[in-house]
Amino acid sequence: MANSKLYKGSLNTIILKLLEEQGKMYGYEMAQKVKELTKGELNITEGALYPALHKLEAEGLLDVEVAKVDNRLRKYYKLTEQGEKETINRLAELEEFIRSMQRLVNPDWSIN
Amino acid sequence: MANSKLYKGSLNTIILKLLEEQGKMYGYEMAQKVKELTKGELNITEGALYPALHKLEAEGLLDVEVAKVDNRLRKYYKLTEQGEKETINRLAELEEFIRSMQRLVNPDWSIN
DNA sequence: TCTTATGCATAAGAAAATTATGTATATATT
DNA sequence: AATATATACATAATTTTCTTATGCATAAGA
Repeated sequence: MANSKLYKGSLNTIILKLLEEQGKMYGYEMAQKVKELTKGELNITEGALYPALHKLEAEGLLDVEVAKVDNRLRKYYKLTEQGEKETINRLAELEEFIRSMQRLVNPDWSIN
Repeated sequence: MANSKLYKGSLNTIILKLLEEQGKMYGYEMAQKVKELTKGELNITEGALYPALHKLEAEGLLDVEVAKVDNRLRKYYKLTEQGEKETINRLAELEEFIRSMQRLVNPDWSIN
């Protein structure tokens, strides 16, 4: 994972974004989804993912619902009302951040 | 600074990129330049900047040259040969990272 | 049967920032 | 003249956020 250092700080926003578009997901599923969407570029480790989910839950941004599928545990997360509002803010910040990075790194790219 | 958490990990690459295009710069100047280029979005703190410069120097990616201007100290940094090579690699990684983030956050943006 | 995949969790350690200081000179403001 | 702000560096203490390592448990595939 060449980019491992770079995505520091964006994990929470990634989680929120996934839940915004998917409705509800469980942790393992999120990691798979990110790997798929980024063609293996971003690999969310479990040691980062689960604590992040717990923290977002503690902050009141996520709700949990435990399910049992094939005799295995799954914890489905979804956005709370507050979580939906926060997601909008954090996505805006992340997009602005991405634009800033583009301006720094490749000014002639695109003017988004 | 709304994005403060997000740029973690990219500071080193930003420094290298600045030196690649500007030739030589001193620390304070870099911080000003980044603020200007990002329209105040990214604020590099001195507590992050100076240790990062020292580390890049220790790694052999930067050379220093001390100057005195208006009776004030300045430390001009420039890329070493090794630094130039590393810069190319790290910029490629950062650009790939930005694309990944775009795919995650805003799939319909641009296909760079 | 043994490995891989699924699915969660947490502790120890490392990396990379922020925040808070500190030093010193120059310029602008009151 | 005094004070605040800008310039220019530096570092220590702390915090945030990861990685790595470990652990438990079930299902599926080789």
